[in-house]
Amino acid sequence: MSEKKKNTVTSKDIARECGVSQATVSYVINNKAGKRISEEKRQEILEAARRLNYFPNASARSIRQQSCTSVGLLPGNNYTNAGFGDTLRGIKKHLDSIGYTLTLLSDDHDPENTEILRYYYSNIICGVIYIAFDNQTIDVKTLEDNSIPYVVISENGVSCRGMEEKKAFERVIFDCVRFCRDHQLKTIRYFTRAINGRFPHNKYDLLMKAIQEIYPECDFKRLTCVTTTDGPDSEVTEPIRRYLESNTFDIALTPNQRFGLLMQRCLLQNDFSIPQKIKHICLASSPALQNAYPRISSLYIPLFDMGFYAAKLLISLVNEHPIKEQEFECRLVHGDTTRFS
Amino acid sequence: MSEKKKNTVTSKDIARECGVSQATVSYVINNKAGKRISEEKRQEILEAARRLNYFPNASARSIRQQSCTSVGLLPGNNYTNAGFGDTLRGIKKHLDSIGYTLTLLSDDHDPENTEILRYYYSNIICGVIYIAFDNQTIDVKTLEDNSIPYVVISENGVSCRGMEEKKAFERVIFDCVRFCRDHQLKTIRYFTRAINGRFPHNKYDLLMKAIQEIYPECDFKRLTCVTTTDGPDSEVTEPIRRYLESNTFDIALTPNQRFGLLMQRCLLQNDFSIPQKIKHICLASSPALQNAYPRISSLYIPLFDMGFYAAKLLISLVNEHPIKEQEFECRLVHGDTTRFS
DNA sequence: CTGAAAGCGCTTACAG
DNA sequence: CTGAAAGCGCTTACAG
Repeated sequence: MSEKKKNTVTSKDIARECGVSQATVSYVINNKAGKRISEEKRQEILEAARRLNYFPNASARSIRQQSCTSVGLLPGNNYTNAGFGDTLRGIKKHLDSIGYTLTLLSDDHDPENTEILRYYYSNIICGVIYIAFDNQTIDVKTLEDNSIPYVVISENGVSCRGMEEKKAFERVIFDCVRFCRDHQLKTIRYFTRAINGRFPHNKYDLLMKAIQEIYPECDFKRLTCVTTTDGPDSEVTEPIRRYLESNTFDIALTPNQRFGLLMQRCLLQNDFSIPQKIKHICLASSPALQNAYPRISSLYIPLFDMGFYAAKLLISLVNEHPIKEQEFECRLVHGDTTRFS
Repeated sequence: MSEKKKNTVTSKDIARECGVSQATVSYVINNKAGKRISEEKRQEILEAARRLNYFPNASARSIRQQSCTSVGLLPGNNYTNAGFGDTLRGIKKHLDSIGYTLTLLSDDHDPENTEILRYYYSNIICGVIYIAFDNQTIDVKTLEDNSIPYVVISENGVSCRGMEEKKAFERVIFDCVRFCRDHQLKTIRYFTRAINGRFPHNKYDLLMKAIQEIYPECDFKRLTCVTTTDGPDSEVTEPIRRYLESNTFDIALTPNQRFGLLMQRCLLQNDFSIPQKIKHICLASSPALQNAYPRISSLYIPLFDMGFYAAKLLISLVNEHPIKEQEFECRLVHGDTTRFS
């Protein structure tokens, strides 16, 4: 199963090589203060370590220190449509700076979170970072029952247990509705999907809230495509197409990259003109939306910063030295699909 | 820095609870053969382990067994445009099945591979999986010098040290050129970029090879956009636009998602018609290309299978029980941009 | 059939 | 100023 690694050099080897004890090697390698080892020995030890490629065995250190220096990451299914890379870079940047490691967990359906429990209690990870864009629901009950530290990154910002829900996304949704109001876009259609009869996110609720507060006189409707997991595009495009045959409206709102692109397909097939007669904002963040033609108006989300802070927050929870909360701001980025002339 | 974990239950606790020795607990937990422990005791131990949430400490086990059960992953910058999620799922599927863990490494510029060396010699990882789509160059010299097992996943398939270069991508490029030939697409333009004067991939070479072999009479040219890292879209679109003003041709080829989408923008702005007068194949795999309108003809790459096999191959290298080579097939997927009527 | 003991590589309190 | 020794949690060869 798991084989021996060849030529492992240990602190004992360095100690023998330099004629000192293992303790001294440990002190030097870890730059332990207050040990006053002769500068000459110190250099000799560092030199030997470099020459022999000595790195302290992480498991041995972890076992001895009763510590755990890896963080679990649950990426959701956000690889493609949410600047996943930026988020990851933010997370890694902080973890690297404190010598922590990032362990990838599975997103496969696992309602009991058995994988997380196993990783946590085996001391492989000390906590979990969830990426939950597209207002994916995540089930943190098991984590809370087991007091496993976790943080959640979403469009709303970064939050953890006991923290007030963040609202960056809610604010930008308000901006979108305000945009509609200010430009007399009166009939608004939100296209979303129900998968196995359930709605996979709550963007609709936020929209409703924003509309009731600042644009109650508009004509707003949600249109639902009934989809199956990994179903074909036509599950989405057919209902939209049929709706467009006998209806028109001022602006379409879509919840994610896939919907945004497919909606554009239907709109353009129906009536190709720029500026589009029917406007469109995709309530998601993704480079593809900005690269498409016409450029699809969508959102900017500060993913790198959110990743960085999420890592920091999680470690602070693990160490029980809480850091202060941080707010993030999303932004409506106008492409071609909200242009008027 | 790293805090104690509370309430850690160890095999000693289980042993005390059940009135047996640690050895017996270990035998039962690991289902050690040939130990003939009374069924009653075995059940009692398993029950206690479950009740107390006992999981063997992974570090202790690793140190004792001189083993390392995590694999490093270098994702390249393939989060957005290459079905990264599928590849990852394939990798995880195999690793999960053998109890290995996946550790995420950084893609930040690190020419000496110091991070990999440190992770490897600290016994955090036993090998490395590279994801190198878009024919990204990777530098494996340090790994080879240090005999660190690694495998590389690219459009061509999965390969490792000493393995003949795979050619799945080369074959599909031939298919593309054959398509051009069979449909009398005579003037072919390949649009790519040079970043800081260097070409980031070798798709051009493969194209040249295919053209020389099966379609030498065509009129083929590479057009280069000079770009900077993270430069604006106009670095790409402006040269293309200018070229389109005074030139026409039969088919455009583009190397990746971003180029594919930006090329479409230029083509459509120039002359919106379906079928397009100028055809287009994007030599990449990405859901966004298939969701865009018009659907962009592009490639299918069996990413899940490739990830799965890559994990299997890497572990086989680590354990020095090589498994046999496996070929993969890519496929040209026709969207709207290669339609004729 | 089961347990006492050694030992993996490391760090650290303690002795000198 | 430096080293011998204990001990982290586990597995396994060996003794009974």
